[in-house]
Amino acid sequence: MKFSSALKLNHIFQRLYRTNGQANGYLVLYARKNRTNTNRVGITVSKKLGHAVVRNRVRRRLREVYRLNEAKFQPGWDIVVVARTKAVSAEFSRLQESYLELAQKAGILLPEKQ
RNA sequence: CGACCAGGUUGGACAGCCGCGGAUGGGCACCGAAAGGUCCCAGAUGAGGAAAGUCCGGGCUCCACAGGGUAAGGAUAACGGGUAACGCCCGCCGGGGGUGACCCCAGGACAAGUGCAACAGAGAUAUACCGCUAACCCCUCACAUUCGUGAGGGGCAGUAAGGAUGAAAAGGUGCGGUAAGAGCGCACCCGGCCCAUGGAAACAUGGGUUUUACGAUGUAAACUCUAUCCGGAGCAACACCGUGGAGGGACAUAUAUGCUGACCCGGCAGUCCCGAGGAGGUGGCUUGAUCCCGUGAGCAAUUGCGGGGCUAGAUAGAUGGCUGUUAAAACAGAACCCGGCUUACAGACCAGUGUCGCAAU
RNA sequence: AGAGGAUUUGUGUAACGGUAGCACACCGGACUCUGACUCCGUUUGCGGGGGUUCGAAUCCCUCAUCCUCUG
Repeated sequence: MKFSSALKLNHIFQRLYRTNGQANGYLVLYARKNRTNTNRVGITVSKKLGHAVVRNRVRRRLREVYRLNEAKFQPGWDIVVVARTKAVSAEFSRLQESYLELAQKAGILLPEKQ
């Protein structure tokens, strides 16, 4: 990961939750500019989704989606992704699709090269 | 062959690409006086039998008491052993269940005291409703008509055998006994108590139970009593470092400067030192009542001795994604560490001088 | 990580170890031309499993779910 790190501070999470997120059936995505030229990505998987093994799998898959598609993102954003219940049983490709769709809506992707 | 019973081991594999934590080693690129830090490269190795629930027991750390006792509160409960300890484990006894292998049991004391036992039933821990009954007293009737005899009713008494009940009715069965009855007496049985034998003990077996009265329902997962044990909190414990800001002290104190203010008065602003400490960081953090093999002791749990191994230490929390082959593939993710218990769980494998049934020999 | 509490009908809540009530809702009936209000009546329940007891919503153990608190 070239220009990204994990978002760990609770107060930044709180700040992002107050912004308007993008959502679909699987995920909710919050994004906000920070002042650096790196991205900080946080993942929220609540206890409602299941026990620890299920939550870990969802979290690892979401991290993997970002890792594989990092090149498509603009730098300089704080991003928080919240998993919803349907994300537990979703296929990896569906997860990736909806992640990118939300990122597109939030306008944090690089313009596609023609 | 079928149906079971009890125990143990294991808990997907292989290949390719991309990726994560990381002991350690290297590059000496950058910062620094140094210690060290940042970056890059390589990289041993990297979740469980339950890591879970947090139900018990310890270690460790801090606080309290630093001696002993009592009370309160809590826990445990046949007996013997194991263990660091336990509410755990092993063995054994007693009780219950099963044709059996075998399984289950909080399994001390209601004969210290107190409470409770609905409904039903005469009566629930003591009673007398119905009943049964000799003597005595009274009344009525019949016979006789001198005493009286018989029947019925009532009173005064005796009794608890029988009686719709109930989980439970003052040991059970039989014989005697009596007006009727009753452990009132006898025989046998059950339980209690005493003695003997066996056993380490719980306990088992056998015998006795004379005299005034050995026979006292159940319930303590009701209060209670007896015996034994327990100080409290938890790694977010605790120790160390700690920018800024704030506190205290010392120095400086000028008609100066800046800010506040229209202006004056007034207030604030400097440097150094000090001990607490929020954010954050570092340690605690993994070699331990450890695991494996052999051998001795023991019925076993367990343990003595010898040899060998090191097998996660993260800190929003590392094991993932995709593809292929095989496969029906479960429950499930360490967070200070151990010993247990409980709960969840697909499949595979191992062994049983195991049990029952059927068939054959 | 640790601590405390709760679970009773569709909802909210009671009940010394012995018939599980109450209010609202639902349904049926009465009243009304119809509906509402009112009145009468019915239905529906102790989170799951095991134990103690003659008998358990209640006592004990265990599991599940939910809520709250400490940091």
